[in-house]
Amino acid sequence: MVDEFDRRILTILKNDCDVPLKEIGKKVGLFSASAISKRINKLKEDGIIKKQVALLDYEKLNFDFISIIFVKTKYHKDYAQIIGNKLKSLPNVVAVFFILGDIDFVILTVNRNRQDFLRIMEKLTSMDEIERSDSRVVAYTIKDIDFSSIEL
Amino acid sequence: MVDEFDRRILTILKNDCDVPLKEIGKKVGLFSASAISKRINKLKEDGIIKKQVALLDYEKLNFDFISIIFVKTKYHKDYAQIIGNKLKSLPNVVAVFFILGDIDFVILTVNRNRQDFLRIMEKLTSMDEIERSDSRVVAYTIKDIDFSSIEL
DNA sequence: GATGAAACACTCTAGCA
DNA sequence: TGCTAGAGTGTTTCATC
Repeated sequence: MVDEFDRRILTILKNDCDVPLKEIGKKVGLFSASAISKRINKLKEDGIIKKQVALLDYEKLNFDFISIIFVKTKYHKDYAQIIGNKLKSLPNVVAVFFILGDIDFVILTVNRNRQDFLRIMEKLTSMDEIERSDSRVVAYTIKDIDFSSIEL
Repeated sequence: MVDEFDRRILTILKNDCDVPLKEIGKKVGLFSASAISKRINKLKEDGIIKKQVALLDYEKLNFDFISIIFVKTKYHKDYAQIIGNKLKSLPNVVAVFFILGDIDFVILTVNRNRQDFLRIMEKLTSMDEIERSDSRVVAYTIKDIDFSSIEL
């Protein structure tokens, strides 16, 4: 379904989706732009390419309150989806993972300031499915979201 | 430096960077494509737009071993940058955050399988600056990396 | 600093071999 | 898949507001 050419195309696009089709062709060894075009559109249809987005420097935009929240819930695994859906619709939430262990959810949030952050915490603490939440301020973003090192 | 128009442009681009300039113009209320073009290029120069990338569905590409690693180091804060640099160059690492509290670093990794994951853990355990690491398998990705809910 | 127009090169894509 | 033709897109320049 996804062959070696597709993988090479994806490797380029996940780092930079503004590369001309012609140039992609050269790099992957498929020299017609139309062939690349058709493959990319197929990958979008199949949902393998989910989106093409601009990654922003949120610190430069004065989002200085990045935090990671660890959530422990009252109920067991079956509630993962239900509680998960509530968590992911909280404001300023970038990612939510359900993990196994003493912590149930890990949430990444990007906030402009403490007030924004407290807005999340207020909603979080009002959810009675939640037993306990630990929120940690990110002191340094050592590596921002970046999939370039992933080898397909 | 970044005005309301820029913020509106960024709001569009962080969700979809493939929107024609003309259409962006209509949406933000700046009706010439050339004005939008100049602003976007300025935002790139300033590093506010870091990259334009394709977001992929890694689960569909059989990356079934997503994990979050909590790292506690032996040394104090000053080592954050040094150890951080080592951590971010580990294979298959998507993000690294230095946080305050009992855990020092949170690492997000995306792996195809257990072997790939163990490759990271091997390198991690061989670093003597690290006191302890807890790795958690992601059971469900409730919300994958997505900045669309962030209000600029 | 924005607009609209014009000109140009570049880019994408549909149809067909 | 490759080729080609036509439509669409981004960028620059200009006069004007």
